[in-house]
Amino acid sequence: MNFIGNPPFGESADRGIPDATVARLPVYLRALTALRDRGVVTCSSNELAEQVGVNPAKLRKDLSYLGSYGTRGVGYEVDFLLHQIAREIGQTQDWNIAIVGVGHLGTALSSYQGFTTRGIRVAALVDAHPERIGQTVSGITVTSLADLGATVAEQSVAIGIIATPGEAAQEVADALVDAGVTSILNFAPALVQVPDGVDVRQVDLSIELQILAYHEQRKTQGDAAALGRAEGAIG
Amino acid sequence: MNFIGNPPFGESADRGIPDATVARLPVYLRALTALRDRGVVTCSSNELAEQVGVNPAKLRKDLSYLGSYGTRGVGYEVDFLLHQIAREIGQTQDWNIAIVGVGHLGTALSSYQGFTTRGIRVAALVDAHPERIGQTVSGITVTSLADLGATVAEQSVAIGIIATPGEAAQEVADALVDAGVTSILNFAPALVQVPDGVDVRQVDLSIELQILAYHEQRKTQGDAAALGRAEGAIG
DNA sequence: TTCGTTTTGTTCTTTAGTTCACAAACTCGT
DNA sequence: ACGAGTTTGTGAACTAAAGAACAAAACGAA
Repeated sequence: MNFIGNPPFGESADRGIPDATVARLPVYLRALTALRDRGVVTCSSNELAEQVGVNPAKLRKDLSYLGSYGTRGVGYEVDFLLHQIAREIGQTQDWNIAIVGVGHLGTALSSYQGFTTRGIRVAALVDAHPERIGQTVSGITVTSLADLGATVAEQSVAIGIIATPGEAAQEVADALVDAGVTSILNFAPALVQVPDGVDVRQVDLSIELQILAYHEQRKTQGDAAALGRAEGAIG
Repeated sequence: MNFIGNPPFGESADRGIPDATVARLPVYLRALTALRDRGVVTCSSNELAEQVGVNPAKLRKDLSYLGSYGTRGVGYEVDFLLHQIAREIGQTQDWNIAIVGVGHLGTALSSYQGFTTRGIRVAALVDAHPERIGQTVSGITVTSLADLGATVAEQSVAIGIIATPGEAAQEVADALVDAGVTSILNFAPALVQVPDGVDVRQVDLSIELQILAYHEQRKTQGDAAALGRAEGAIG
């Protein structure tokens, strides 16, 4: 996994579901939702695995961590399995999130359709710039970073999103932690330090592109890159 | 790690640098750039590793795939190492990207500062909606999805970004592939099918949040989830 | 030069994750 | 009821990645 700083997740590893599996459960959930919406009642691990592009054995093993929810010779009941996964990843309750940084990205996130259908409610928009505070974006009034503690408490915010420039990321992370938020999704191109017990996931747009660029280069240049590397190692 | 459909990368795995390492190189690059900007000339694997939050041994091993660019007893010359990594991941040339879907997210991406400083140039904005075509966003005139082939050729687009709703993702991916694009970054909440030789990276905002929500749930509920799971397996 | 210190590069060990392969369990037709 | 055909759940083999540990190589001081 693109994955710097994402996988470990200290405490949960020692008794729960493997991190790699947890990362795939939401994908299964999406595929199952699509199947249900098409009226499909039952499906085999082969069908579902092909839908999401994974090995069927891996899918079955992933599901087996949740329990024995399939029927041999038949497959999985779509609606039932859907609820089991939803329960496991906490989608039976709504999660209130606060987006800090109401620039282009923050605005885009605030109106992202994918959230509402997945139990994620944008409960607060927060910014540090006086000219933005008080504005209404996507139907939500932007509040001040200084009031973050109160906002988090009032709105029962469980997850914070950092959508600021890199320079502000650490300051915002500190403010979120102070406010009692223990899960942070960081879109800023900066690594933030947080105390134990706080989970941070890093989504880095330019790094994703750089990874693609690496592979693109290898495709277009053929093995020139490998040759260059070999020479460099010798000289 | 987070990662459905991201790690494999068929062809490049069999002779090149491990995927996990490739995913970290851009992070090292960023840290080295920061060090250089602060005037740091040389640094040890320990210092750099702490900066980016990885194990020093892992960092050294990662760098060793590129060649022997350090000096024992001294460390790495920041500027030199920076150039070696930049060359390896293809940052010595500029990459032209096309963003398809000029909604909130596409607009946010088109003005994302992180791109320009990393050799990524937004060369084209493309949309299917007639009312958006011809508009100027972030200094770029939006062109029609129907003209994608010409746009890609004229602007030498190497990488395509899908920033449309999920429903349009496959259609856009097909159009990009038809236009000759072989690297795609997909922000739409949908899995797209592409022929061999085309790389797709999936960035899924709500899935990242769902993964956080899973861990958040386990923190707040204590071991209630584990108990529930055990009961379910028995009954 | 020679010794002591530092830090890399790399081998070895351990852990995590993936894939295979097959017995167990279910359905359906006869 | 029984056999043929499916499909799950999982032990075992395999692969990739992470981490520990240390020899080799550089530097600086005496």
